[in-house]
Amino acid sequence: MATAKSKMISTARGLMLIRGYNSTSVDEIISAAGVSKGSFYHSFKSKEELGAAVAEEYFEEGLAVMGTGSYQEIQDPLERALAFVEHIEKASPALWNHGCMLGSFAMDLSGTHPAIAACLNRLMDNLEARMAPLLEPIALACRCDDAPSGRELANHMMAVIEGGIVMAKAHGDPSRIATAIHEFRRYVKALVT
Amino acid sequence: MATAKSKMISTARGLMLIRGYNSTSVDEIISAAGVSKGSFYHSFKSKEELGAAVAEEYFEEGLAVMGTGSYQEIQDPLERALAFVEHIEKASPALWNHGCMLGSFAMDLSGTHPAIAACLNRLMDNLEARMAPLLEPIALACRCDDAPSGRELANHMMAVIEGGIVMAKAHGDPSRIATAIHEFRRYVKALVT
DNA sequence: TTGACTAGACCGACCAGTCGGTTTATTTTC
DNA sequence: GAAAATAAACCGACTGGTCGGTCTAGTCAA
Repeated sequence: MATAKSKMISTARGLMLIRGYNSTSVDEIISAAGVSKGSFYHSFKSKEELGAAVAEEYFEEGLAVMGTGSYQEIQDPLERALAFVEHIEKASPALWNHGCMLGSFAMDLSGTHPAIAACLNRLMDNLEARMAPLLEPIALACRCDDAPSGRELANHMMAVIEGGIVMAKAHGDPSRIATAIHEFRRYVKALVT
Repeated sequence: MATAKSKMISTARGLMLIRGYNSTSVDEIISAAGVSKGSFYHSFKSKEELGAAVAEEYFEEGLAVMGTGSYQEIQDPLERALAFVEHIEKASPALWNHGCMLGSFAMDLSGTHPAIAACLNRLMDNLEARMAPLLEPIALACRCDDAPSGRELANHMMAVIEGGIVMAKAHGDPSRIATAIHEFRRYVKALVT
């Protein structure tokens, strides 16, 4: 179903991922999507409402990629957890070559666009909650005192990814994202040995 | 020496740290600094040139804070390295309560403002090179194979901080920065035990 | 015929940057 | 050492253009 609304959302997603929210104008979006301004403001009450919809769609697609990896077939929970992190490291260039929409929106809009800020908060929490059980076996295998929880590991992994994206942009070198995740992998390996 | 130029730079630094580069207008800056538009474009050939100057000043101030901590008095290199990370964790709310200018600029401008992008690349490399020898003792004390270098630890610590800032903005909770650094501290402690 | 949807001209706020001109400080000349 | 000349700093109205959003006029399916 390529309705005008869904077309605007996916077009905006593509443009905003590369140029960011503020630098992507409504005119640009409707022109690329081949619809009119009236159509836009019939479907969305504001650019911000479109932004929230874009974040949602981006999140759903991210979930799909996260859930499709050979790591899932591994029986041993600890091995599966480690393979998951490796899977994300390998997939990172494709996933975040142009940055992460959620992180980019958070940096640019959390202080000025409350509706999008609330949306991001919810999506990030959701993602963290989904990753936590996957990483939990690492936390359980850690024998040191002051061991992190699965939830904390999930939260930190997300922080490392977002940080890797920032470093990638600062250096103009996308491989920095995989470097950051690789270092996270060193961390969890150190925890379980 | 409170020349008009230095006044504009520090005023812009304060405004841009909170609202970001793109959302801080030249009119806003000159109005807050109490100077005229003509004066602005006499001192800077463009807003971008001011942006680069702001990044430089922010970097210098960051260096100063990084270099003033009781960790420096510790004799044992490994203990000093660990105390340094703890020092940064403790100082993180004050340092990055409103975000990190370098990270914010990197996210927003690296693709569109080449002069600022080059400036960020240089400043980030500089910071990494200064932190690396401080963290080197941790790398040396690590007995596991595939041990990180001091430089890699420095790079990762910066990534973790920037990632913590993104998470803090996404959740509207500044304490997430300290949480991220705390997790990095768990990592280096795991490396040296 | 009614209501969802589309079209695109139009609006006012805003923005980076320009330009002609004034004021202030420094140097040169007699 | 005063006047003249030069240079640098500073001023703010103005310009051309962009942006998010509105409004009126239609189209089309039920």
